Amino acid sequence: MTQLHEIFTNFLNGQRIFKNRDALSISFTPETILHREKQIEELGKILAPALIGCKPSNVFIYGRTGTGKSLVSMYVAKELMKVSRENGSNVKVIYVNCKMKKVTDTEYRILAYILNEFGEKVPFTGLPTEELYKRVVKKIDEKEQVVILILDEIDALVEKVGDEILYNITRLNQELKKAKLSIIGITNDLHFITRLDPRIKSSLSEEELVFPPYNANQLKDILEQRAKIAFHEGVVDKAVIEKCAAIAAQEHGDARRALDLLRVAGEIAERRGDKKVTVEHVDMAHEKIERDTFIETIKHQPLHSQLVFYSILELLKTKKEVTTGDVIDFYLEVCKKLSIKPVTERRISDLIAELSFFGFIDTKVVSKGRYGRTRIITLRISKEIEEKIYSMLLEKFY
DNA sequence: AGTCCACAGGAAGGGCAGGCGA
DNA sequence: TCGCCTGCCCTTCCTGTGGACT
Repeated sequence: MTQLHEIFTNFLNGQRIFKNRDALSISFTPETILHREKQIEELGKILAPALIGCKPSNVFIYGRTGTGKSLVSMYVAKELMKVSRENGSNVKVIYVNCKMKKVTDTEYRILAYILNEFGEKVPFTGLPTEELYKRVVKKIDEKEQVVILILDEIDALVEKVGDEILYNITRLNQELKKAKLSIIGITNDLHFITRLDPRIKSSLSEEELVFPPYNANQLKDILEQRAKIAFHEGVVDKAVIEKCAAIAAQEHGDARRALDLLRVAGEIAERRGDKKVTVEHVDMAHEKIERDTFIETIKHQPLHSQLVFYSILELLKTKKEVTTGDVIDFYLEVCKKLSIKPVTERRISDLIAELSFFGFIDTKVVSKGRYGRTRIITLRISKEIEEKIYSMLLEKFY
């Protein structure tokens, strides 16, 4: 009874922390977008011809995650539609995030999604893809209008289904009589465009926009702007914002990361019933986010990767560093005990490299002369994360 | 100077589950 | 429903290599 009472009182106290938590989520569009004035202006200039019924150039936007690409495109698109409605021109914007599993991750699904945006339902499967293209053309060409198709995370789509789809989509324009179609492609893979077929490349990237990472000061401004909406007054210290900005700036100026940090810090404060968000909460949030991503990553690794990592953890309990050979021996023992068919040494070598890539371990290739060449493996994660993962794996295997 | 260890890591391809599209 | 395709995990076979030892 008293326990529940405490939970509820803490919650009510917590209410004094967040005013509007959504302001810290990625889908939130603030009234003014900071430090992207140049990009907004450029994109605006590129898309403006749509207002007089001309086809704007296709645009290719790239920049790392959390640099405001989607936010700016959506913002400009919304404003464009608003003005178009005011002056009676016909502009329609369709936003497609190509990474949505089971929704927009194949050619067929994307076309079905676009048709759906036009209010036409098509079966999940069954129709020839060619038929969907025909229907899309028919739908767009129904009236005189300019359709702007935003393909977010376009690299994920091409990775999955090949670049043929982009060729097909850019080609649609030639079949339109009344309407016009422009494409905005967004990617955070900076080398994506160089890998494309030259004919697609030239038609898709008539214009290019680059979104540089935010620096610590810019992140600070963004956080301050959002914090004002998200938190009650006086709840968040300046130092808190600065810390979030500094951490995110170190990690490639990712604004999403910065906002996540601030949100989680606020949630921790809320849950503990504290009245203010402090720098300690940010530290805890940083730790929590890191821990969660590490644990999620290892959970989704294949069985043998987990076994290899378990072997490394077990060996490092008694040694400061281990070599590939040590890991292989221990791993084989574990497999024998659990009656699991082991993978080859070659495969283990790759698994170790993967674990290093994910940031679980550090590896260094060293030569021991007569005693061969090997990788020296040390742990990169904190003691706390190590314990969590260790007990998780232990529970799984025994 | 040459040898040789204990691997690193590239290339090619097998096999299987599950998804896709007609 | 069913054949085909894809992605993932893995194997096989292989060449490369830094430096202690002879």
